[in-house]
Formats: sequence, C-alpha cells, structure tokens
Amino acid sequence: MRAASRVTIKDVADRAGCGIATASRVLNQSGPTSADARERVTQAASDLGFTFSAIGRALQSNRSMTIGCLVPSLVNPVFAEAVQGIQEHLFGSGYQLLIASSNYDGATDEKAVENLISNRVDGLIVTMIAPEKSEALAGASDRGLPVSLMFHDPLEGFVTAHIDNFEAARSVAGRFADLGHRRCGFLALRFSTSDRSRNRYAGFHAECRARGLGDPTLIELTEAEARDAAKLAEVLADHGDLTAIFASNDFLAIAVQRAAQSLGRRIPEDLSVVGFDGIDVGELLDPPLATVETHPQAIGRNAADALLSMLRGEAPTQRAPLPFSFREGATLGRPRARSRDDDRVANRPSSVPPLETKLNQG
Amino acid sequence: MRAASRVTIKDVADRAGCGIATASRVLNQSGPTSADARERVTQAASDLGFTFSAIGRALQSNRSMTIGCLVPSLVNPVFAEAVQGIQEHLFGSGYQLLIASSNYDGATDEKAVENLISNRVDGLIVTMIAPEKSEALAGASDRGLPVSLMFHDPLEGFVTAHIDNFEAARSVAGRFADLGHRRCGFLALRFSTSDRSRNRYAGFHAECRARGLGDPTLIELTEAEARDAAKLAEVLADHGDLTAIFASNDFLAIAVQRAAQSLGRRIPEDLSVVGFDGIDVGELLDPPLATVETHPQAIGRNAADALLSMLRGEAPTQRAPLPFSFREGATLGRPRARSRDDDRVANRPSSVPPLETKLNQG
DNA sequence: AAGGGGATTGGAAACGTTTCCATAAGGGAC
DNA sequence: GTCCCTTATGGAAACGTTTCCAATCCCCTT
Repeated sequence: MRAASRVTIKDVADRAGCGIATASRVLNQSGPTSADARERVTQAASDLGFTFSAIGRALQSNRSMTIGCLVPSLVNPVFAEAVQGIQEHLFGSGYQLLIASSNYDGATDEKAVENLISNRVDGLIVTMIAPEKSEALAGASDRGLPVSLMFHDPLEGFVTAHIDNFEAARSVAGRFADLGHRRCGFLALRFSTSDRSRNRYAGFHAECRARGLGDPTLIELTEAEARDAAKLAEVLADHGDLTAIFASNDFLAIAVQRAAQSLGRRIPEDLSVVGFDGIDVGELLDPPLATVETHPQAIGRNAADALLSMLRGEAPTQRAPLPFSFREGATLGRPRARSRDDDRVANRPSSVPPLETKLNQG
Repeated sequence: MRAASRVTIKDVADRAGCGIATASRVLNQSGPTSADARERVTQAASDLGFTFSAIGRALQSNRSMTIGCLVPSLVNPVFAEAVQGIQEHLFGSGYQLLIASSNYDGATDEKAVENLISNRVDGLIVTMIAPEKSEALAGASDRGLPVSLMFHDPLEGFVTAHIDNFEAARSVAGRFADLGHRRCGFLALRFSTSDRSRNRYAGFHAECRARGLGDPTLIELTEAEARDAAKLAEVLADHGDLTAIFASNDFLAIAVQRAAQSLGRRIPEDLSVVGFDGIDVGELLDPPLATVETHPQAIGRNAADALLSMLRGEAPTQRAPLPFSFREGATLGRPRARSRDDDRVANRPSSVPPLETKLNQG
C-alpha cells in the first residue's frame, strides 16, 4: 500500500515550473514573489496535497518545534490534567507535545529524559522523582535547553510552576490547631522520593510547632499499605491517639477515610482527615473530603507559558507560586471532647483553649 | 547560553580520526569495523557526550520513530489511562509518543490529525469525534500510514481496540429486565457525536425490546444540563416514571445519582442507576456505583500493540473486542412495588422526607 | 540609448544521518 | 612473488527544508 512516497516541495516546484526556492518563498510567504508564481505554486501545492515535512524543517532550522514532557503517570489525574493544560496552552503555538511517563521510577525517569533530548525537543516540561539529581536534566539545561518544572518547589537553575507546598501545609496545621486538635499525623507515600511530600511535611511540622501542638507524627506508608485497606487500617489503629490526619495527597486521604470508617471510627467526629490536591472525586465522597485545592491544569498552563517565553528568547524568570485554596468538605471537625484521662496523653501545654483561637480567627 | 551547538557524528569521526561512515558503523554496529576503530570511536563519542540526532535519522530513513496520538481530553480518566497504556506499551520499542487532544471539538480534531501527520508520525492512534468523517484520517490511511483506533466500534478500513458497546449495553438491559424494571431510560451526552454512545443505546434498546420492556426513553443532555445539578434534577423530575437509568458513562451516572438524591429519591429503592466505563471513583461513592467495568489501559495497550504489528509490516487485523464485566455496586436494585397513585408520583416527590434518606444511608 | 536599481528567481550549500560503492590493505594459496 | 579474496574504510549521495547569493529581467532615470 505505502503509496507514492510523500510529496515534497521539489514536486511542487516542478509542477509549478519554478525553482524550489521560489516554491518555498511562496508557501512560507518568506520573500518576494510575483503574483504569477504565487498562483502557480499554491495551485500545484493544493493539487498535490503538499504539506511540509516537519523533519526537513527541523533539520535545517535546528528546531524541532517539539516540546518534551515527562510526568510520573497519566493515571494520576493531577498529572493528566497538568498535561492537558500544557496541551491546550501549546495549541496554536506551533509546538507539538512529546510525552513520556516514568511510573514513579527514578531510572525510567532518567532514561525518558534522555530519550526526549535525543529526539531534539526544543524544551522540556517535567515532573521527576528527583530533578535535582538528574544528570540528563542538568546537562540539557547547561547546554541551553529551556526547562520548565511542574509541581516541584523552586530549584536552583530551573523555573518551576508550583504551589507553595510549605505554606499550604502550614495552613492545614493552622486549621487543625484552630479546631483544637493536639495530636496530628502526617501521612506520606514515597516520602523519600517526593520533594512535594517533604515540603508539605515541613510546613505542617513548622506550623504545628508554632501553634504549640508539638511535632506531628510522620507516618510513612509503603505502597502495599497504601493499597491494601486492611493494612492501612492496622497502621491507623497503631496511631489511635491521633485526632487529625493530614495526608500528602487526596488518594491517601480517601484511603484513610475508608480505612477509618471500616474501623468504626466516625469522620470527622473521631478523626479528621484532610487531603491535598483537590481532585474532583473528593467532592463526591461521603462525607466530602476536606482538602487543599490546587489547579493542575493551571500548573500545566503556567509551565508551558514559562517555557514558551524562554523559547522566545526571554530570560527564564521564576514566577510566583500558584494559588491554592482550602476546600471545606466535611471530613474536618473538632476533636471529640476529652475524657478525664486525657492528660495522660498530653505532654503538650493544653493551656490554650481551642475555642479562643477559633474566635480570634473569625 | 545556547552553548556549543550539538555534537554530531562528524565531530566524533574527526576526534576518532576516521570517516563518518566508520563512526556510524561502530556506533550502530551496522557493519564491519576493526577493534581499533571501535575503540577510538566509542571513546570519542563518550568524550564528546554524543547522542544521535533523531531528526537526522528520521530524515534519512524516512521514519520518525514517532507515533501520534489523539484523544478528546486527558482530563477524562478513561482517555488518560488509555494513553498511559499506550505509553507503557511503547516504552522500549524505540517509538515516541506525540500527543494531542481535541477537547471534544470536531474541527480541532481534524486539525490535530493534520498536525500529527505533518510531523511525519509513523502511525496514529486516535479517538475522534467522527473518525468515519475525517478526511485527514482517511487520507493518511490511504497513503499507507498505519492507524489504530481506540474505543470506536469497528469501522471499515481501520483497526480498533474496543469493547463491544452493543453487547455491554444489552447486558445492562438484561439486568434491568431480570430485576423487574419496566420503564428504563438511557441518558446520553453528546449523543450525536459519539458512536460509542449511540451503539450503547442501540444495544440497550434492542435488549429492552427483546425482553418485552418496550422502548427505553432516550434522554439527551446538553452540556449545561450535565454540569448543573439543578438542571439535571429538573430533567430527572420530568422523567419521574422511570425506575432505572442507564447512563452512557460513569460521570453522568454519578451526576444522576446525586441529582436524584437531592430530589429525595433513594437509590436504588426509588431509582436504579448504572454507569459505563468503570472509573475507579465509582467504587468510592455511597452507594458504590453499578457500572460496566472496562479497562482503558488495556485498550491503549491493545491499540499500541496493533499499531506496532502494522509497523512491523504485518497486515492489519482486527482483534476481538476486549472484555468488560459488570460491577455490582449498590445502585441497582428491584423497582419499588407500585402504589396506586403511582402515575402521579412522576412530578416532584415531595412525599419523601429528606431525613428518611439520610437515615437509610447510615 | 545606456546605465542603474529594484523586484524576482533559481542554484547550491547546509543541517545529521545512513548506506552504496569503490578503494585500500592484509593475508593466504598458488 | 603474484593474484585473489576478505575485511576495513572513507567519499559521496540522498533525505526535505531554508536561505544566501548571484543572476536575470524590467523599468526608470539621465
């Protein structure tokens, strides 16, 4: 089948009875041409159904008009939406999107970046396991390839589209404190490989301290624990003293919510749960998940926008973090009134009545 | 910044003190070379950090090693997962994924395909609004470009990775009939532009008839109605006689579920709801959504696999539809026994106190 | 009428590969 | 010692563009 190999500009020129250069000028409107030539060339091009070969162009211009994008997985709606945001922002810019995913694997990550680079992308938009350790990424950036990060906190030498994880997490701790929670937990998956997760913990931790709650309990989950409701319930049971849990993402929060319910703990009466990301599903749950709402599509757009500006030759400038907001949901409430043996647990000053704080805020 | 423009194979050859051809042969292990030459060339290549230019290769081999993929939107997890499936199947094959999305717009669709084609992709994997009407797609296929469809039902001249929408929908109608439902509705969004939706309706309709239920009510929603809970509730109220609704996808089903609940109709006692796709969220709802469970990632893998086989030169062969299964959930039940004033109930069931619903839920 | 200038035009180089083909070198057999 | 064959090697073409530059053509000015 593979019929008449693609029609090239030479075919067009031949049919129009002119030189290649003229055909190129007409088709690109890139130089002086006579009305006559324009007529013949356009006619010939449409007769033949000619389209430019992006490859020929890329070779000669040394620009592929292609942008490489790497995310951990498209199954996670956060990343899928971000890519969609990039996609939409790029539409009409002439740039195409080459995409790769790593499945949260650091080695695949590195290889994928190398792949993208050897495809001669004009720029990169990535979310990696460890951008700060990627030699491929550093090398690319050093050689002048524009790079835009997504979700990562600011990193020396790169521009990133992100939300302020530290601040966002602080605000959650603040709410916990306002409501009178004293013993809070931070739940993380892949803690060691996610700068976002670590920064969220840092912010959460800082604010807990600042509000006199003492250090929150850091609970690191294995993949297995996160996936298996029974195991997660065990973990939860081990931390029965906690009255509020901040999960480093919504999926974890949802898992916690379900595991807790399966243990017979009511939410939020017995346990408050707050997630992070603000995926749509959260709102459909019963009770709806309280979470830090972010806008992945905006992150994608932002990253794409930053990259395009670099591609235009402008100096890379880090932009302000994107806004986040708190989605109230219904999984966050006051801790149950303490029983008498409460102080047994409390090694923290219980001097500040939660109610007061609350009032101050209003 | 844009430092020392990329190192080419010529640079490697120069440094190794040999000709370009030899360098190429060494690096590709594509011909006879002396141990000596091998040594010098590999050394030079690694010294210089050489990588092949995919563009140069593409130009000369007339193969871009790139596959174009078009889906309506990555925000819909069904498509995002399918793309992830493609992605994973392609990893290691040497092919890269160029991706585009149309936002459910037929014109964008067509343009996107043209874009991909002018990027000289070696093959296409697409889900379009109207593949049967796309000139770009037909043209590409005619010229011998391998094309793999996803989700679409079999279409003359193309290979598709799909599930049997007709059969799947029939099975839903069968369940409705088994449970004693007599008046069923089919809820669709973008009915006119979705062959999947139409085929599902066809199957549903056929089985309803076969089981003596009479024709199901076809309810076509506008985007606005689907998005706005209040409007959807109105629509639902207008069809108060229905005891079971089959929604053409899970998001619609979820919306129906919520709208019905807001009207005070209990699910499944007052209304049975079944969705389609089997997105994960459905299981988290209360009650969990009954749905036709499909596996988008498998569809993506399948499409990619079919495409790769065509790229290997094998004749395109349509494969069997992928399996689907029924996820029981808890939104499907027997219709309520009819009361005498049944027909009156149709509009505004204010008879049911919301509290009751609430209690039943606990 | 000749020269000059602007508007068009086409040849050819360059971009980075692969690969065909011819050449060179080395070794074994006569 | 010659010849032939095998093994290595490098030059050059081709892939589809864009663009520099020189050439041509026309028309206008002097």
